[in-house]
Amino acid sequence: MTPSYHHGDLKTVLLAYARAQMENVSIDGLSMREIAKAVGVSHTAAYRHFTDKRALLDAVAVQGFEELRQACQAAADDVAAEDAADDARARLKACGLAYVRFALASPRLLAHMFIAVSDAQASAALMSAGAQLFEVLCMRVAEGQERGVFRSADTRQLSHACWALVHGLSTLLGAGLLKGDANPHGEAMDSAGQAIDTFLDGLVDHSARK
Amino acid sequence: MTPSYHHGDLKTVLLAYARAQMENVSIDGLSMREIAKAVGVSHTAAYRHFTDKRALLDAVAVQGFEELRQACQAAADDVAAEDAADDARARLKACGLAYVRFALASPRLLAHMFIAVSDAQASAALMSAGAQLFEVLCMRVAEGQERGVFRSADTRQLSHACWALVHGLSTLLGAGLLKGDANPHGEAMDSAGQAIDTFLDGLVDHSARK
DNA sequence: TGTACATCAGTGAACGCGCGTTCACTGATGTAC
DNA sequence: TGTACATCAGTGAACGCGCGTTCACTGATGTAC
Repeated sequence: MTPSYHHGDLKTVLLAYARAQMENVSIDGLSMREIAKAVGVSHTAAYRHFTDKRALLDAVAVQGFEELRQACQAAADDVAAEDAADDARARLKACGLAYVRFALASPRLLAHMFIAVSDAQASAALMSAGAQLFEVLCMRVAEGQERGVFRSADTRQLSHACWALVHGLSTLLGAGLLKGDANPHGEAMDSAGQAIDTFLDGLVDHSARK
Repeated sequence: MTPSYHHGDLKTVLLAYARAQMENVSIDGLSMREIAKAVGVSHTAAYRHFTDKRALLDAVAVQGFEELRQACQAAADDVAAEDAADDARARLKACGLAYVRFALASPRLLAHMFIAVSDAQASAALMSAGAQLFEVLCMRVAEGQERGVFRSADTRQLSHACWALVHGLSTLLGAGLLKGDANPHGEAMDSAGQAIDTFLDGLVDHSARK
């Protein structure tokens, strides 16, 4: 792609820069003019691809949700699917850890995603991207229930609890708020793993225990 | 306090308006000029009480942390302190529910508080306010461990997990993301209660179980 | 109690700035014949 | 293959705006004697 009047890939490049800048600096202070300038294009060119600033920021959020969903899905799929009873548990845990990993890598993007999706007038695409993420978690919980590993309460209710734990861990770890104790640095994932295990101990079907 | 040249209580009023406006509208789009205007004062008067915009926003956050801490403390204290074994559990749960209640009443304030405190150059007052909130949770967990109700893992580590769950519930419920399923409206607190119970089932000392 | 004066808490004009968005435009690209 | 033309993806000047902050100021308050 030779440098030319027509950029050819501007939309992708704008999104990539917006995401990077949001992560490296801050969500506020990210302006259409700055993005365009950094990308080497006139400050109105972006309007050829996004109706307004909100559309661009929403697109970044949608992309984030999609990426996070894939990471969670892939992490769960990577856990060998033998018939061992604890398999479903391991898959759910892997899923949660992937979520936390994403948050540690991109804390501000995660924050932006949830601010965007919780806006009263969020776009359908955004809502759907968020819902699909939740579905991945939900399916893992359902799987565990089917195999009799998890208690048989309402699946979505249990999934909400899982999501909350993992999202809370992600937010707090991503914000650096769980440091300084037994967790000086780099041990964030370990800490998250322990928290998830504690929670999963509560999720198991106690009636089925020996 | 008669209306006069000297307002007498301007600092308090500025903070109150900033908090209300943040909650009702949004954190961005909250300007020093707007706050001053709404309070009926020249747009530079606020600088008599806050060195800059950041100082004002930080003060709002500190106030929020303080209020949340008191709510959690009070909720735990309200649970009768008999010697029943499950008392510590009930107190921790009450504490968590108070946190969620605060989040449902003031979701944007909560979001602002955590954005502010996780800033790399957050003020000492802010960091301390956040830390004190965590201590309230921590003490409940420690209490449960002393009484042999909770497992005896590292107290702060377990407290982190509690905080994460409750904070995640608060964020997701506050953002309205857990609606539309078995949770049409108004049942947010019930949902949070169930999630906390599930988690607490994992927190109990299984070795001590009969 | 009365007066002089320091301090405090406001005012309002002015600064410079970057922002989102519009508009008429122009150069590049692709397509129909 | 060559040409005419529609469409597409950029440009850059211009718009109006609200922002945070500064400054020299003034009116109100409190205190010492």
